[in-house]
Amino acid sequence: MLQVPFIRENQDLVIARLAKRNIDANEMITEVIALDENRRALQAQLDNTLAESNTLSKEIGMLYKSGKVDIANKLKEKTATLKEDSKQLNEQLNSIASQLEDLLFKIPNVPHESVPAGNTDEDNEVVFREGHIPELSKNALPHWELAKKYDIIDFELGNKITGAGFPVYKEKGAKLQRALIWYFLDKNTAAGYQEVQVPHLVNEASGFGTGQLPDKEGQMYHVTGDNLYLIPTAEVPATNIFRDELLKEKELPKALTSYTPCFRREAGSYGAHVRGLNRLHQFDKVEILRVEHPTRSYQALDEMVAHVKSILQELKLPYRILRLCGGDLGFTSALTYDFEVFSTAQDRWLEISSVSNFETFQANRLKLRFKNSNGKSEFAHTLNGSSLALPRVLAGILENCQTEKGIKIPDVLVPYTGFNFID
RNA sequence: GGAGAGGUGCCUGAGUGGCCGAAAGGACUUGUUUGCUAAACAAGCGUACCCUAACGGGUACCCGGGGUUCGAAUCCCCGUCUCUCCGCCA
Repeated sequence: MLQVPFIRENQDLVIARLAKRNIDANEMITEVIALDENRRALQAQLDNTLAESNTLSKEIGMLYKSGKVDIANKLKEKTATLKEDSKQLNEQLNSIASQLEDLLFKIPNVPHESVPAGNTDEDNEVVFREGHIPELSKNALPHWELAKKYDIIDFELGNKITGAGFPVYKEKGAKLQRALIWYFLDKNTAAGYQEVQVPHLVNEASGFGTGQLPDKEGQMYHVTGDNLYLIPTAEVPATNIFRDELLKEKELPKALTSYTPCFRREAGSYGAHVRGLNRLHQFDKVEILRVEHPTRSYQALDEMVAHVKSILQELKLPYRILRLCGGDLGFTSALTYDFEVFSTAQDRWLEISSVSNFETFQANRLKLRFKNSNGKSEFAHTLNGSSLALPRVLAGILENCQTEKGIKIPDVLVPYTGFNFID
């Protein structure tokens, strides 16, 4: 959620930047400002009315004590009018405030100046590319065939137990996945991220805090019996650790890492692009997350990007980094870098990480603040990224590391798997 | 699932209708002092919104929402969350 004072003072900039998302925000911004002015006027009126009523009440109390009941009773008549007035003002104020809020919920974050304008993923900007794309033999298989060949992931079994998009990992498939999680967590911990285990179900307030609610409940599984939501990413519970916090400046930055399963309904297409591990309803992910001082958050974003790079370098997977264009940018993000690994057998890039700076957009919803050196409270910046999403890394390893003899496990993982080959 | 208790500021915790934005202690900040660590003493110390150039002032907030009352942290109703005991269970 954008901050109203910021909108007020940077009207043109907000509109120009939102245009990068192909949004004409002119009307909305004008309305925000009008509603806000209205709100403030009503607030002032209400405050004055209440102030008067408070003064009278005190007088009445004194009069009763000194036995001057007649005068007190007369004053009471006045308070009745004030009460009626304040009730009306309050209703108006609430109505305006909720209109303003509803409108603010609909406005996405203001893109960073470096965000390219654009509509679709074709307009994303490739900013970095590294790693060797192997030349595979004619017999090379896509990962779902390999999974079957080596019997390490069983999609049909998942269909039986739950439904499409819930695979069963078996034997070396399960072990490789566990190895990856362990390796990622070690790597993140070594880089200063504190490991946390968080709930996999969250309440409404948490879903709201990170921006999934109220508008995007469709992407989450809803446990209606208890009104809880299965998390679509660790970002939700982990960021909400800081909801309603007023930190000290020196407590910043906070850096966390968390492994969780992620649940996404993503009702949508079926077919080649979502085959195998490409898109699942349940998958594992290790997340990194930071709460930063506003002056440092873009440096932090760079550090997070560098960190994810180092993981992919160690895994020796071919990957590229994209700066997302306005049209592809998530609702809550100001700047996002996507990491994609090349899926050789499918001949396409698969997103495996998304690293974003949300600036104060989430913090405003979360009421996540810190006290600055002037003693004023200020919203902190939140950032997060995947390090990494497991299934597509797995797909990348299976496809890129396939040989005649089997799948060669990246060296860095061997201490974790205990085996070199899946065969 | 059954029964009960309770949600007060960063924390502990007092407060049962006006003198309460809220005692006291701790934590924290600043200052004084003692050779350091530390202790003692003194002062300060909630959040949000509104008005003001500023000094300052106003309003709201004691889990949330409604009600009673001239006046509510305090009384009433609904919701919600937490805790304890019993049952069940990893």
